[in-house]
Amino acid sequence: MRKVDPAKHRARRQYILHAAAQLFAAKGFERTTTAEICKAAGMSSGNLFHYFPNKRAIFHAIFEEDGADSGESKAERLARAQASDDPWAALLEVVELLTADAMNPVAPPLVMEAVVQAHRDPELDALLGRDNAQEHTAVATLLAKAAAAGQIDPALDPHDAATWVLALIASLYTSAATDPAFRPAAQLPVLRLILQRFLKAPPLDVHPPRA
Amino acid sequence: MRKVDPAKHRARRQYILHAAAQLFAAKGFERTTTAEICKAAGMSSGNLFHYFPNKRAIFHAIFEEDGADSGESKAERLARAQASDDPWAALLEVVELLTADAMNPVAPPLVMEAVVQAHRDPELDALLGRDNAQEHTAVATLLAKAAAAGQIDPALDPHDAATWVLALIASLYTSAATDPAFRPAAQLPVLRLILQRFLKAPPLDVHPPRA
DNA sequence: TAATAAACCGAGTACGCGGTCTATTATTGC
DNA sequence: GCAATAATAGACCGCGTACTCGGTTTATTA
Repeated sequence: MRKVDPAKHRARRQYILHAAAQLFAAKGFERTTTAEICKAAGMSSGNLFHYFPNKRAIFHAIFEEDGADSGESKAERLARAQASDDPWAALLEVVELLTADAMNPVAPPLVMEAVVQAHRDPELDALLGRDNAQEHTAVATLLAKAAAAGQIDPALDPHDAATWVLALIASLYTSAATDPAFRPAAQLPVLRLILQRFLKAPPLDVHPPRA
Repeated sequence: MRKVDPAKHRARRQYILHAAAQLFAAKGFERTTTAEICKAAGMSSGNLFHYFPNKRAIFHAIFEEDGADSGESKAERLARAQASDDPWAALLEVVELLTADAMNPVAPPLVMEAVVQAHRDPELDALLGRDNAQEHTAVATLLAKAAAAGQIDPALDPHDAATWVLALIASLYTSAATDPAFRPAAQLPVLRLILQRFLKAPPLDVHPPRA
């Protein structure tokens, strides 16, 4: 008899996913052929489909891993942040957590492709939707707590504000994917500035002096 | 002899583009077949390719029209805004101009698809890049003028700030395309609020009172 | 009204693609 | 070392697709 070594199996899958992710990021899902994935992974088509049932499953698998290895998972970190007693500081940590991937050059185009694909792929849509809902509730509860603690403008609707906080974070990815001159790392301080001014704005007169 | 009537020809092209745009928005470029476009436009494939050399040209043509009819073109309105002597008001008008399309349900997914396609389509990339550069310079010059007029925070770099203003506007499209609960029209005031607080922030202490 | 070309049709085609099948080799347990 | 099975290979296939081509109809104009 021979038994499958799960570690070896997973490692091989990861290797394929790594190769496929580059291609999907560069060329998109439909225009990346399974033959190209085979070549990039250095294997035959027979072997590729030994590890994944079909092309779409390869794409899904890229987004299924939550960083289960390498310490805390994203979900865990989000949950822990929500329990913090300094909501504003926790919010900044969440922002850092969610913006970290933007520095990886393949992530922005890959994320955009996923969003577009999710339109006609209910399974992927559910997958991304779950992630997004998690992030949204985390940010929204933090905003509510921060408002209660007097750390941010209490007039803001936590739900809407959370939507825009996440939208701003998403802009980091879309801008990076769209504009080659856009350097996410360099723009992070601007993002934080916008968030601070948006959320912490005191209830002052909004009209500055005219010239 | 028979001569081609340019008006008829253009109208027929527009009709095809309208039908194709719906499909491209709903299913994306690659997953929309020319046969589907034919059916939606009520014509044969032979006739479809009488009006467009290939499928990609159809997609391009959707974004090539600047609203040349129906009054002022977008480029003209942008240019006129830049010359305004009330930069802040002009900026708000530009925001309105650039956000108007977001209310059209097909525009957000279509724009996203175009951005993704532009990655591997240099021609489309150049087309969208031109548009974006126009918008960017318009916003950047307005920001510079507004700063000089004391209407906004003069410490902001006009280039970076313009990038983020456009990113926020783009968020309206991406959010609308991603989140079915997101209603662009309802979120426009929030967008304006963020812009106002971001740009007009007075040089005050950023830390509100702690609880 | 005849000539001419645009507008239109739809069967046909070539080809690239995702996925399968059979065969061979490596690796494990007994 | 002998099953038994995982891992790998690569030729193969059927389908869907963008696009073509020969032909017919419709409109314009001289």
